[in-house]
Amino acid sequence: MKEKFYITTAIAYTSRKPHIGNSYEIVLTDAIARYKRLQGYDVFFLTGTDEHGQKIEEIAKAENVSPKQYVDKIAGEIREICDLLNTTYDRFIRTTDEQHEKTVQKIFKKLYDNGDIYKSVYEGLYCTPCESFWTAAQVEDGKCPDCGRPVKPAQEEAYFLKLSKYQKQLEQFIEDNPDFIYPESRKKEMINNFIKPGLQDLCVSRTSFKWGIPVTFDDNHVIYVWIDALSNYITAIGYDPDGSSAEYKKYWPADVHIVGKDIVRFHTIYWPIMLMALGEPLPKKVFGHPWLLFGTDKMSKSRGNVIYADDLVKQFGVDAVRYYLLSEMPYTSDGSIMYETIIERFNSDLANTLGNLVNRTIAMSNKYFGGKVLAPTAKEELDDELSSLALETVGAVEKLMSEYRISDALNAIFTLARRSNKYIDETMPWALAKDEEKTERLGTVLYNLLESIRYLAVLLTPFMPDTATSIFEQLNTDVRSYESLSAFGRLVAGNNVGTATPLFSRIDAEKFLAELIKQQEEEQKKAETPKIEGLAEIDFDTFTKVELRVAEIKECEKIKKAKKLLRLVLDDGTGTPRQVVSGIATWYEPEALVGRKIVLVANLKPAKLCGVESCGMILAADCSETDVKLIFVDDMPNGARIR
RNA sequence: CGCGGAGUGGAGCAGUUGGUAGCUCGUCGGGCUCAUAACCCGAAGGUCGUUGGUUCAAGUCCAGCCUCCGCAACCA
Repeated sequence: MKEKFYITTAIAYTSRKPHIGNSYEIVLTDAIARYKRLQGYDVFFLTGTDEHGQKIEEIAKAENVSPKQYVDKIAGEIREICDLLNTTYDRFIRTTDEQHEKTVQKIFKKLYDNGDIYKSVYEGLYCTPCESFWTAAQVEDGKCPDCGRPVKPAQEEAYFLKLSKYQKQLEQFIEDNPDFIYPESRKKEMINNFIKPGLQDLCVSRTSFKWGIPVTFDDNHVIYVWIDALSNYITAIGYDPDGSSAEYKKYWPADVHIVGKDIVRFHTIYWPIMLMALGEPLPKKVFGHPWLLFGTDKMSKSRGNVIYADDLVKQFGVDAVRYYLLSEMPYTSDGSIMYETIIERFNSDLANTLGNLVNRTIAMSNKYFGGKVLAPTAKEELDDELSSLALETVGAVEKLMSEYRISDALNAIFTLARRSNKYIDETMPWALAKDEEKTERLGTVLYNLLESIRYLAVLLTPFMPDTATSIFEQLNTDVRSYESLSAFGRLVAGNNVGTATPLFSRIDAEKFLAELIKQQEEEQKKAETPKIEGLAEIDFDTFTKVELRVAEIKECEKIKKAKKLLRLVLDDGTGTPRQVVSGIATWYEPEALVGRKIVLVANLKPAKLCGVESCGMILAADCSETDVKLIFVDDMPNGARIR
């Protein structure tokens, strides 16, 4: 019987359309899933969407649709992208699926009945206007960090999961299963930062919003994200506290959860404890992968540097995008995505090394033998180097893939392609072709090349499935299995190869980038008039309550430990120096500000920032997302009222 | 001293348990012509952030320092 392999991605949050960085995870997971299938495993590959929560409730409200309508739309987009990227998930779970919701309710009830979830009160400092709770550490001087208004101690009823009860058991598990948290560096982080200091019981319900799965036995509460989202891994395959499905029994526990590095904590602490409490086995591995950045900046919509998977696929094709995502991402640190490097890798790896190898080999077969594949009857010592590397590559890829070193595995495969190109130069088929006595040798050389290319195609199947298929078609072979890599020489002689068709056409970088810039400019023109969302109207009296005055900056320095803050001492005309803190350190050097005059909001309530008191604020304009400029009024007298 | 990560030829990265510094791209020179101005060979280029320590021997271990990046705190 085939060995099972259950692999999952994290479920994607349906707050907005995912960019290419978000899509990386599913491509990575798909590559592993496909590789395992190729090796003969009985693979189950799960992905899906996380659709509840306050944030979605708010966005939906702002867009004037129901939360369900909103998540239907986004979940659809996410699924489309998964399909566009040619990923082979076996199930796509949504946390709004009826089956999931029902099971989560049962799980919650079971944990409650077992005493692992208990009702208590969440105690904190509450800011009524903001409707938010704050911890004592967040609150300075009894004022809300958000609005500066006073907070008061308050309590909110909530359900808690007893993490503390399972602390020892979790520590033991991590110790007994050194491979559980991957990579190693994350493991240390988890143990030192979260487990060792002692686990706090986790608040697992909310009453502050409604868009969630209701607690069956307590109407006011909805189940918070932890239990709702994490359970998807078991509800999707039929876990049920009252008796699980055969599928569940077959596939659980998961062999690996692929997750972003930011949610490793939830998957290595909360999730195992939930499972312990349910009495279910724990997943074998949690793999935290790094992020994909645009250039050096984090991708974000507000910075306008978002790249979407569908655009890239249109420009480069699915397999090129898959190749780029999988090969560019280093193992531990974050990877970067830039059009320049995408084109560079496209041309040098895909078009030149691989594409050209296939093209020239098929072309020669057609040219010299009318496409017929000859049996390798005239071997020479030189050939062993090629064949042994082909065999070694299979093992190397296997080892690297078992450690999820995807980019290294791809590199190993391309090393074989490079070696094959070299083999052509070493054997010089065009020279052999001129000598009739060497026809047999020529046939052998071409056979070795075709066989080496077949190795490449089989090995590339999990990463670039369409490309692999295209190569197989050009080779005109059905020998495509993983087992067929056990010996060099399985390609059947006597057949005819197909016609040579370029796999990837080289991209003219300059032309491409010029075109891209043109497009971006056009798009910017369209969005030239950014919609300015005005605030609610106020009456004149309200405005006159704001006291604006000219003030001169007498002293200015950076505040230690605060990246963005400057401490200013102002002369506001009253004769008493006034201290103000402003978040402009990114744009102004302290020395450059001394002596300048600015507009001061003089009657703003004092507040503390990073422990430094600020009495008022100074006016500045947000010129763009990333640029802020102060308003200088250097020729005005200190203290002058501005109206 | 808030937590953590990183500093290796022009760029992006490998360097497991300490023993002559590698890979891909780029640059320059050469070769070949089957092929997608592709392919192959060769060369230049690094005192492995810095200082000190352990050692016969350190990119690799230890300590201090500098710089950068995440997170936390934080644009009043």
